[in-house]
Amino acid sequence: MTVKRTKTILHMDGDAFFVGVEVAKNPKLRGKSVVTGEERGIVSALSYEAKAIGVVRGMPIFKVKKDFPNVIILPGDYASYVKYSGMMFDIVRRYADDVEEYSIDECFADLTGLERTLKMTYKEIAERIKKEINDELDLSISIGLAPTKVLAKVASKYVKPNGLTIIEKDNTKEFLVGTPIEKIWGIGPKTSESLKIKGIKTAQDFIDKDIDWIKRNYSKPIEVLWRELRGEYLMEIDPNPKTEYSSIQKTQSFHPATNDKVFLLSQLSKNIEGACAKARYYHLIPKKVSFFLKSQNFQFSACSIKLHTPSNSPEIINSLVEKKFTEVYKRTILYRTTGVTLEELIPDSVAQGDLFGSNAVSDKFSVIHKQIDALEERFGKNMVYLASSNNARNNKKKGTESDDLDRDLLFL
DNA sequence: TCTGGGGTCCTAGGACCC
DNA sequence: TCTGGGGTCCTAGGACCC
Repeated sequence: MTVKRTKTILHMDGDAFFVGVEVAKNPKLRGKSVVTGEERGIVSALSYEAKAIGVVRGMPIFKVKKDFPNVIILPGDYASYVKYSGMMFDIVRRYADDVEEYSIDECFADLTGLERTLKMTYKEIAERIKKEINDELDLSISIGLAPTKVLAKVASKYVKPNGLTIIEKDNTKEFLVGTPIEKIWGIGPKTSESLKIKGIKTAQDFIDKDIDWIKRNYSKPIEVLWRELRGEYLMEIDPNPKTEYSSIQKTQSFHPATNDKVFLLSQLSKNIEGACAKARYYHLIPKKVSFFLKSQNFQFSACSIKLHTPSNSPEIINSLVEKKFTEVYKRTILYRTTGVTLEELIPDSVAQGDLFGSNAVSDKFSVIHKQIDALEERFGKNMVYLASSNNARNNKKKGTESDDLDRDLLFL
């Protein structure tokens, strides 16, 4: 049995990242109550000043305007966020080789051993990273150092904003007694409810249970969390950048909820168009498609379809979805959201390869879409769309639609 | 928080095989 | 013949994340 040396894992987390970038772009905003998300109609990110006066994530923009007239409301600028994100991670890479970009404003890095090669303590390395991001990018971040990823996440959240927290193997208790179990990365609402019923309220309560009890009551991922919280390094840093999607999804909610079949189908059609456009942009073709309806009460009903011949033409997918629609639709239910997911994506070069084996993979539509995509590249998006989506497009609220590919915004 | 959009991963259970 | 044990593969759906 090999004894693994204790690791030092860094977790870096942007402070109110989207707003932070807006302030970096325009320093006049510093110290003010600022939110982003105007284009979406709900607050995506908010400055600490906005938070202090009572604005919360997800709050409708109209409510912000009404109740907090002094708050500055900005549309999201995803391109800038991506740019700053990359520059932030590059600064971390000045010190660490193994950096995992976990999300737009978060990364993990393995600092193990750098103490010696850089002749600095781990704390000094973290301080340097913080200072350089501060000085060069005008951004504030929080850092956690710990022997595992899960503990590093606890640490980076422990002091925020602009925090630096170090958790060591023998002082975890200090940090875990005060951490509610639902705050642990990987423990969601379902698991935390189940744990609470069993009397477990804090992360410390959780790791005080013995392993057999955990195994008896929970699944593998929960066991991994238990071990990581006890300082056992299991979740590895994965420095490989995500190259490809394994699924592409488009969903859209609407108000009021409805059981109008034609409307729902047109919503689906619009989502299919969007998802297919994204797939074509990344040269991917799905072998499977699933779609769902979400009811007013947030009940899902879904259906998935295996594509005999993979295709990213919306016409093809549309007609398949239409055929299956009645399997998920009930006249008596009012729906609030429709969505479609393209799954089992393969590069279109591979799909083209299949062409020679069996019957035609590329349908007559794929040629047309190539040309439309090229046109839209020159003259702008949403120039051309399917008649079947028309209903959905005319019904959309004015001016809410922005660049499709740039709209994968998160809450931060 | 009467709740937005886009992802990933795991698991239970059925189908099928020997 | 009336029934054992074990394996793989696939799928739907749950749970979680930012």
